[in-house]
Amino acid sequence: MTIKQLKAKERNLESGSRQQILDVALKLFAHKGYAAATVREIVDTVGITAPSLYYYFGNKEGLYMELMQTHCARIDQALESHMHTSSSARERLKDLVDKIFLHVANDRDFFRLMFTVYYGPSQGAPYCDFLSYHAKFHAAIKKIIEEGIASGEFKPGNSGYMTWVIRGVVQLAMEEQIKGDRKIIERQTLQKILDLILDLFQQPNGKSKE
Amino acid sequence: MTIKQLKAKERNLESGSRQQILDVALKLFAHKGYAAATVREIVDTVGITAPSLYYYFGNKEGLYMELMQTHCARIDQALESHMHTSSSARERLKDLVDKIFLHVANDRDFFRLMFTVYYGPSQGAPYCDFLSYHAKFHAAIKKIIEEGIASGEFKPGNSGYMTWVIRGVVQLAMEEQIKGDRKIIERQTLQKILDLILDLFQQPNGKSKE
DNA sequence: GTCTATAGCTTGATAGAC
DNA sequence: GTCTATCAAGCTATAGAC
Repeated sequence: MTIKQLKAKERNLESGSRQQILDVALKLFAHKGYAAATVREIVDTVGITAPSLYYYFGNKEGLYMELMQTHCARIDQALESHMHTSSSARERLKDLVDKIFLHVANDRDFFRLMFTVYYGPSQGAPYCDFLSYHAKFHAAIKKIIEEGIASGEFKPGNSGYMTWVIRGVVQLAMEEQIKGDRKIIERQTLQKILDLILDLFQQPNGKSKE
Repeated sequence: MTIKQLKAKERNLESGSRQQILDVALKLFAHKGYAAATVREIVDTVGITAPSLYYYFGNKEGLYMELMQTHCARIDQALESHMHTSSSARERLKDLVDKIFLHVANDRDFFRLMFTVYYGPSQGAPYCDFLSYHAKFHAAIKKIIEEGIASGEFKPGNSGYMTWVIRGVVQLAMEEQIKGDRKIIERQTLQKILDLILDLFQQPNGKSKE
């Protein structure tokens, strides 16, 4: 116990306690859930005591909320700056999906937490509006598909259904990424599956791949 | 409190306490998570006291495990008896998906629990092998697709990728079903999206729908 | 089988010294 | 800012009467 705390104390010199609490809390919330991740375990892992945590964040909810706000802001950033190329609908779709996929891969613990809070039981965690991010992503895909149909790049069809097809494989890829035991669908595989779908959506007279 | 318990006691006459504990526990585990659903809340909701629960199930883990075993056995049943028609690959695929979808719709709380334990943090819940069910379902879809390709019903292609596409929309449909605020993808919608995908997989000379 | 009563522990949170 | 020491409340679980 004392040895562990000494080692942790050394690390404290590198980055501030405040940031370390955030890092450790995210990992524990993501892997054990909001209810099962205890304040004690968080502070023990960091190598500090409980009052420090309460000094910075007020209470457990405050810590959780700050984590949510920080990482949600990053998603907003990623989703808003997603279209600066005026290339084909196919390329824009693949770019958007790739960007989101990389974002999830680089912030696995947060997305793990987000997914389980969104789809799963609240566990007493404070409410957080994740629905809007799902909606934004869904709408962005649908818009590109509709533009692709309008320009004649894709065959005419129910753009709503086509959107679900795309979102389905992206969702699976994200979830497998989040589960993390082993990445079954990785970046290139997702792109290849996307190519397969888009080949099927494409007008017969269009070029097949690039 | 006393009024509530009296009302609950009346209900106890209809079905045994043991079954009522199982019903209530499933609902609470699914909506609050294993850690956040307390023994107290379970027994209070049923209208009994804690020792009765421990009499039947030993401890909280025992209650959880019995729930898992019962409902997992039903999945096995549903997955094993899924192909008695020797119709087209398209029809077999649609049948399989429809059967699973109905199964999820009829046992929403269990699947909600299953999904969140599988994809999310363990919350201290005892381990349960859900991976095998995902694998079985995945393999069943893949097998039908490969048979469809072999018989010439589907275009040749990477059956692995095609399987992910199908599983993607089914996964989304299940998750939207489980979330439950509102069913975005319902039974017929899923079948229509499946038709869209299968139209794309189908050989050009084959019939389009039926 | 079901209860009352309670043990024994862990939780989130705080008062007050330094 | 960070600690020691501690609290009240909540948790799982049990002993023992009926």
